[in-house]
Amino acid sequence: MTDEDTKRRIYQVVSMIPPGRVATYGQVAELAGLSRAARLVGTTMSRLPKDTQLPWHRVINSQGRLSLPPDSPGYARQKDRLQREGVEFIGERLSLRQFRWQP
DNA sequence: TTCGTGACGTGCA
DNA sequence: GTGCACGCCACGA
Repeated sequence: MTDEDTKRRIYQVVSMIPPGRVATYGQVAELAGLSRAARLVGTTMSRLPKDTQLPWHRVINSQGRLSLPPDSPGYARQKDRLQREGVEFIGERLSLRQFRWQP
């Protein structure tokens, strides 16, 4: 597969995550057929165009935390969007057991 | 072409 | 809970 296909697969998986649910980078990687390339998913998210319609905010790390610098504008945006969808934060964390997307 | 750099994950101290 | 080493993979210098 080409790199472009890889990106498209990642986009497609992310677009399937329903509102109020979250998926981990590793989970997205696995569903996209890149089981051990969680890092690649993160890198791809960081390169998304600012006007993308992808629900990138529903992708977090395996510890139930956001993987952006806590003082960055993106961090606040992601947390706010998730809370508006009903995701409950406990401090800077959320319960993966409760909100993790299970296809 | 090789090397360093990440929105990561897992295992272990 | 925290930190570290490795493994993964695309990308730019």
